Amino acid sequence: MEIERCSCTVVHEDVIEKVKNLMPEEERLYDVADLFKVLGDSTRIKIICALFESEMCVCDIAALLNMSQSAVSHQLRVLKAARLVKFRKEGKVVYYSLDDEHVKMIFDLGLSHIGEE
Amino acid sequence: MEIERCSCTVVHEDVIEKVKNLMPEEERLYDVADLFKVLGDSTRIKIICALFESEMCVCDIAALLNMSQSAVSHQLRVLKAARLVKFRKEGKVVYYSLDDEHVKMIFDLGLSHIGEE
DNA sequence: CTCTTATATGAATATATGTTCATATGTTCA
DNA sequence: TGAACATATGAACATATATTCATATAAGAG
Repeated sequence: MEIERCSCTVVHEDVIEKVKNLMPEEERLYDVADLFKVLGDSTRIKIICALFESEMCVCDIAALLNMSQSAVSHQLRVLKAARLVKFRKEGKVVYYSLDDEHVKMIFDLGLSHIGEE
Repeated sequence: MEIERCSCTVVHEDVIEKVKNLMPEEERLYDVADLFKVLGDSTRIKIICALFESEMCVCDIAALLNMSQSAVSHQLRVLKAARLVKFRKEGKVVYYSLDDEHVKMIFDLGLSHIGEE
């Protein structure tokens, strides 16, 4: 499905050309958006935020957030797919922890942004 | 609607209590998630990424992204609500630019995360 | 082996959200 | 004033997604 071009006449062709050349590859932009999409859910943000402090098993997270085990497990799957968390098994229990150095910084910058009232 | 607590017995009460005390207020977590939700859309990421390079009018952005003026305008509204972009009017034309120092850093950290293959 | 328990997962459902379409608003220019 | 145009916006629609429910998997205990 091809979308036709905006019909405006004030298009600044030079600016568009310049910006087009400077922007990252489209695929990378999709990947970045997907990363933020993962961070853009309150349940997942809570999980990440909890894991800043300590590794936790699924049950602990469910209890902490007052959510069902299933819901937590589904979200951990998403976080795992985004390579944001890792896990280790100890018998039946699975302990999750953060798998990234950037997330804490990203989170803190996010807090900074909303903090400046 | 109250969700009942996870029935697991291996809950590490001490860990949960500790983490609960260390976590930011719930409202702030919702706000952070909302911020990342705004960043978690490829159209909006593209707009932000374009504005890193230059201020642009709505028509320019629409032409650059090959999207309808309406769709771009709707997304600019979301970005504006999140205080990520600002605008200045010059006659009929509205020029948008970034309204935050953190976004560039957040974006770059996001790129770093997906970059480490 | 069988029961219990911790976790994972598939399907269904309800809700959120991005784009389109039609139209409104506001500005310039004749 | 009226036409042309850049932008904004509301409603509708289609799609994405988070949670629930039921159930599967896997590991330890008896």
